[in-house]
Amino acid sequence: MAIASIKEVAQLASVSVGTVSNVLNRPEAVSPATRERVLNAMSELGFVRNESARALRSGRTRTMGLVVLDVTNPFFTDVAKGVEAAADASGMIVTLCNSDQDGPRERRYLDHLEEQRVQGILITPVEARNPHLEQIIDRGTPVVLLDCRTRKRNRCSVAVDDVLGGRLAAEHLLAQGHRRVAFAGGPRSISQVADRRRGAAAAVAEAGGEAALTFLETPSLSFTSGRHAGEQLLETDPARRPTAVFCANDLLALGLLQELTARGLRVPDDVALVGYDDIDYAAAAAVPLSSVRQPREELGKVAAELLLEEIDEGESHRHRHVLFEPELVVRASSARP
Amino acid sequence: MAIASIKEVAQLASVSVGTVSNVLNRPEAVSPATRERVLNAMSELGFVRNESARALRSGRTRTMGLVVLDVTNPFFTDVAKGVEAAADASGMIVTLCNSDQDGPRERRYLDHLEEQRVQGILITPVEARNPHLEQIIDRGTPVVLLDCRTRKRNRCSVAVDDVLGGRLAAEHLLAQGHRRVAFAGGPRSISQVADRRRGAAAAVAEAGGEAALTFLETPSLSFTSGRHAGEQLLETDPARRPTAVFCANDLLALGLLQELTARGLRVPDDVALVGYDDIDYAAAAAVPLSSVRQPREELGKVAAELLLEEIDEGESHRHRHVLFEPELVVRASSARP
DNA sequence: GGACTTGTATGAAACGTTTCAACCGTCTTG
DNA sequence: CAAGACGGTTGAAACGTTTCATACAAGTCC
Repeated sequence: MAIASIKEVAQLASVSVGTVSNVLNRPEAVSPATRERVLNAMSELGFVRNESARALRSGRTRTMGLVVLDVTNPFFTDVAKGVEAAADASGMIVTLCNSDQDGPRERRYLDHLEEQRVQGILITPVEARNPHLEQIIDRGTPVVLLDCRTRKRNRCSVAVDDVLGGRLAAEHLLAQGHRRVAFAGGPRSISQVADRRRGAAAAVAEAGGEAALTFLETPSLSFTSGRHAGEQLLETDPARRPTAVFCANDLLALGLLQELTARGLRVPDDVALVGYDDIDYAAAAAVPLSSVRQPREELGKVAAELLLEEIDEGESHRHRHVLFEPELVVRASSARP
Repeated sequence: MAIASIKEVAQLASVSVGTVSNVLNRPEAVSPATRERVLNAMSELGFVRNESARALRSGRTRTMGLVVLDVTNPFFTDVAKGVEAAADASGMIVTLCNSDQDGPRERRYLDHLEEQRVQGILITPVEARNPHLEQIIDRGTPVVLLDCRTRKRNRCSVAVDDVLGGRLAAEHLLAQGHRRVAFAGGPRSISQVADRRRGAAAAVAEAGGEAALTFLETPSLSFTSGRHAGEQLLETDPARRPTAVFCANDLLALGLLQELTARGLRVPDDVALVGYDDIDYAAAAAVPLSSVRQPREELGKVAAELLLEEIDEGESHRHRHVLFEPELVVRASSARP
């Protein structure tokens, strides 16, 4: 029942184990005749190389770990696709782990990855400060931070410029003639939310005049929160009500959209809307949603390339921080009234 | 730089390597005093167990592989969550692989998993007939088929009853008084599409009388296909036009919904709609969408449990095929006109 | 024909664990 | 007090590879 080992293959092909190993790793160094003999023996026995033994002896694996906050979130799955593409191109395999925003869970996965002796780790950490991750880096495993704005000395990072994203959205709404603009999102503690708001605020401030940005704080970035934000909006005096809302997230924007239309307000005529993330359903909404798109696959690809670079260069590697620019996609929800 | 080994820990704690190993694996078998001494040595040296060596010597890993068709698809990520929950509960780690519907890619991942000597594999195969997978089973790695209706002798499988799902949707529409019902979906070659249609057809046939099911064939299950199906529907003579449409998929239903409302038809008053999959956005649509929900997490959980069972029982294991029942979620889109 | 090279193949020593028979005190029991 | 049981520890042999120094044979060159 047990899978045949290199030894049995060697015996069947009447060569030494060293030769079998050579067929596996440096086929050009063995004569065509014996090579074929060995290959035949392998397929006859159904030989499958034992990666554990290989990793143990050679001291290196062909694996990198990717730890994301939520596999259910299209943002991360797209990032994962980019990572896989880059890893694939250099013969690496990606172990995808889902921390589910849970600290202990993240820790378990990190332990596992380190025990596996992965070549490197890509991670969007649950907490920015993570002593455990620090230890892993100290022990010599390269780590690249994904979508995390804290620029540390001892690791590379890639992220998208959320401040710029906020600015783009707000500038667009201002250009459409809106003066009373709202930013919806929360909680404030999420750095993405804070940054997007900050960018929007800066744009509004620069516009000068009577332009103003109000803040509709929400408890989360969910669809339901969007509906509540809609109710809140409807309660305000129509004369002072914002004519445009920039939402920290598409889900929020979709909830808001539904609440507004259900209550008889028209989008974009009464209220213009811009979301963030450009999820698939943004274009498919009742009123197609304008949104800020992040280069998700590209983000993953570059992160993986940075990691591969570090793995290659070892000690001599100089850490880098790459910041991507988001892009505004204009659709019906923010057309000029 | 290299991570400390058990040997160095043993030296620092002045015990034998055997004792260190015992601390790791059977802590109750070593006296509290030495145990503490070893533990201290470990943390002082930053010891991290080498999983390769462990796996090599002990002959077993603590890993199972999960190969899905598309990590971007919420169906599979929910299934993955269920798998992880079950694996977690018995101390297993899941390696998540994305075949992306690509045969060669799937094969690479399977090779990798087998080389890693995973304890078992959960897979939704790209092709039903897969000789490579067959070989893996023959060599002794347990495999459980996920969401795949072909019941083979040499492996367990779990799936959801699509015929029943189709029947539930159609029976609901018939109960609302509809007689001219349409099924939208395609291509026919997808077994899920064929099964759902079959179930709906059976229900309509049983209803008898003038009840009839027409077929709106679509080239794919996308949002855009839904819009085209809407156009098609609008072109038919209003007197003979179906008053209800059951879509093979929510995305399709959402496209259809948007096209119909854009052209002035009201849902559910003029046309009732039922989708399939109950994706997050179904409830969030302009008109909340009735849909057939599959027990996705449960599917993954049971699949993993079946696999764990087989790993446990070994030769004596009897393969089983579990079929789940889907559930209809009624919302506004199919309310009685 | 001796001294190199070149191309292949070999054998044994690692890699870091787990496992297990053996050992040594100390305690219990009849 | 002898015999056995028990709790704790040890040492060495595996596990299946890779790696490397070595060996051998066949050319090549002066």
